[in-house]
Amino acid sequence: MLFADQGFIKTSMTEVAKLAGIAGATIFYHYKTKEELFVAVIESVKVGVLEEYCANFTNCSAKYQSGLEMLLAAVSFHLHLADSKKQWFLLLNHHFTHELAGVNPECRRHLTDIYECLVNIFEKALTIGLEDGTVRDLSARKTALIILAMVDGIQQLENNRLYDASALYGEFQVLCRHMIEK
Amino acid sequence: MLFADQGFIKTSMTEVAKLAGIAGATIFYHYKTKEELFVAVIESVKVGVLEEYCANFTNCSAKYQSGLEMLLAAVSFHLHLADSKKQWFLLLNHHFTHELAGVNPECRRHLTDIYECLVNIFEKALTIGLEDGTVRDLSARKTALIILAMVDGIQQLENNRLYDASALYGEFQVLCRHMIEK
DNA sequence: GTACTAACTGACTAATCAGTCATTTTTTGT
DNA sequence: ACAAAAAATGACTGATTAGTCAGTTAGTAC
Repeated sequence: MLFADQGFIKTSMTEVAKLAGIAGATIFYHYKTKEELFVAVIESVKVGVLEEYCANFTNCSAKYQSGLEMLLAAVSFHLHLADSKKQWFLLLNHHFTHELAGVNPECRRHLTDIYECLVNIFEKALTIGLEDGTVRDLSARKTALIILAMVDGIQQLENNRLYDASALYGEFQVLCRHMIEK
Repeated sequence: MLFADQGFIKTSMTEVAKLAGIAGATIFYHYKTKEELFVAVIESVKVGVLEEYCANFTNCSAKYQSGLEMLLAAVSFHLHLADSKKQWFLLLNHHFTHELAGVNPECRRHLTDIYECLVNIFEKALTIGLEDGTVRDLSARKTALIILAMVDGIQQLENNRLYDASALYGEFQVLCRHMIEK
């Protein structure tokens, strides 16, 4: 999506329309304002992310040997998804997206839905790990948030193109393991 | 700075001029283009960041009991600085900044200077830690990059205003310690 | 075929903004 | 005091863009 590559402001509605193969004015028939279009795009990202995660992490406790392994799998999955769906996460990380979320409740809801989905998976894995004894004593919720932030950070580093973040995935997994393993 | 709060595109030169107490056209006497002004702002951030870090982390190996403690202090310092100089890091994390760095060598140099400064401090602390045996066996460079990305991630989480990241600082320190401690 | 609706469009408006320029004000050196 | 240089400015231009609107086309039901 253009919004992801160029940002909201730089992307003109005419440009979006052209890409969709319709006239510039037509887009305003489907979406009253530019902001409404943007929120719709965010919603589609939400649907995409939630689908991906639900498909891979619902009732899946059985799939993993331990909470620890489940957490590491979730981290790895997130990194992988962020690679294959760069645009989704580029869009989510744009400053504008969070700025809009501050004033547009619908946008804010989509964002929290996405983040909650991710945090909950990490948290669940940690909780399981606490029970099965593979994870050291820690606050599952807080640690889940920190891990989310960390993974986002790695992802950002990749987007910034100053360093080759994908070369760090392996080390990152190891560090994550040490971080939470009992 | 307005660029940090509103982003590059949303900020009009007239607006910047007004804030500086001068007429709209005057700014073009000092900076030929908007981009040139932006790069100058980035440079001032670089100077600020480098000053802060040099003041606190040059020839300081003696100050810390171990490489591990030095690394944790550096992490803590970065989080603290990102709090007190929010605008600097907001600006650095804007998508536009990195986009520009892709085509503007001067901008790119400022960014790499900043990142190298941070990575080098983490790397040095880790190297010391490897020598004094407080840090587990790992690649100092790669781990330094990962830690930088992690700290940036925490900072982003704070900027996003969905969660209270400052409540996580304590846990984060503990997790960092476990991550690298021997 | 006809009536009705939904989708679409080109031409337009009003506003914004980066950058120019001729001119004026301020500063500086002597 | 005065000339030259530096700094500042208001008025302007040309380009872009979100959003409007009156009218056209395409689809559907009967």
